[in-house]
Amino acid sequence: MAEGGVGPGSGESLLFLTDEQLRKGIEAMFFAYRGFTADPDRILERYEYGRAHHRAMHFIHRSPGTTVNNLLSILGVTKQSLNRVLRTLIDDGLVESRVGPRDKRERHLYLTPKGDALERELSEAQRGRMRAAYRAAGPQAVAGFRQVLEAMMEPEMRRQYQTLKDGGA
Amino acid sequence: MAEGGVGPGSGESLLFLTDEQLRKGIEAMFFAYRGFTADPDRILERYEYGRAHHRAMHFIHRSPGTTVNNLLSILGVTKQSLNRVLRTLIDDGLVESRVGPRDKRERHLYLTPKGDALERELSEAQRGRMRAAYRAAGPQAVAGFRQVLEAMMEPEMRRQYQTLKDGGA
DNA sequence: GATTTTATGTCAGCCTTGTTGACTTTCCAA
DNA sequence: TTGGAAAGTCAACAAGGCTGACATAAAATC
Repeated sequence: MAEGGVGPGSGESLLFLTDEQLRKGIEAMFFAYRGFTADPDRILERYEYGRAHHRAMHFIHRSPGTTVNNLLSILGVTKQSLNRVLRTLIDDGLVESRVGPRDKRERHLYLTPKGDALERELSEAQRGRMRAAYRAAGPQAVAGFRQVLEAMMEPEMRRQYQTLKDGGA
Repeated sequence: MAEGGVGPGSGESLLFLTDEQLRKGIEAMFFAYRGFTADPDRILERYEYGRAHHRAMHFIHRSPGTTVNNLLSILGVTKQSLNRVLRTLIDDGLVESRVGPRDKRERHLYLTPKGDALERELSEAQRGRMRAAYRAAGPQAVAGFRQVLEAMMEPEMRRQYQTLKDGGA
């Protein structure tokens, strides 16, 4: 298409870069992020966990065996903060921490079957909303969505993100 | 269109709805939101304010004269929580609270020149990143970005969002 | 082998921002 | 006049960030 009406094609009035349009984008991020977290939040409440636990489980699921340090840099929090969350997850039997086979200082993190079950429940809820949004918007919109989000990330986080991206599709 | 180049081809294979793709979308939201808030956060730190203050100022700027109750429903927090934030903003002379002219129970909120200056500083930083992302991704991607975000919102928030959207244009 | 660095964990304390509950004041409207 | 909505306030609490200090084990380096 090339000129569907907007395309990066030709005249390209740059109207999409006005402050008004940018402000709308900002609000869209704000409201959408609320929706994005709403479903997992409701589930977490039942288990007496918070978003921090969800994030930890998500990234342990994504990279089983990841070390504490890895997780720290991905999540961007302090080790004290992460430790509090990790401790409860380990104590509750959702996460297993194994001493590193080569470097015994490291702890490698894994979801237990129980942890995997909760992660799946949370992820399914979140993917449900995502799927509905994707379906409503269509594949082309989704591609644009991903492009803009990626461009919005801090370079370091973009690298983290792309690591998964490459792995996956 | 239909085949801009995004799509997994033509028959619309629905490949964009796989769990892998959805998981990537979820991570994209997570990492992008971090970038989205990073610049204002740095500024806020200097003024000893937090994100909550930014949000309040943003929506007061967007709808000058809005009432406390309006703001509550937009922000989705309790009045006690909002009140704490609002109080510091009022005490610091960034926000003015005027008794409602018709209904004197209501308080109508306005940014003072000082508040407007800070709001502008924060907004400019945030728009800067947004602009860069928009420019990098192009107008078509931006349209898709907005479509997906909108579909992701809770219906009530979508209405709030569209109120502004229509106003602007 | 001694020293330094790295990875992790933990204690203590602080801050922001969210929550509930209780209560008051103001004031519109039935 | 009275009920109830809107707003504000106080108190207490929790989650989840933060810093700083310190302990331990193991790896790496000198």
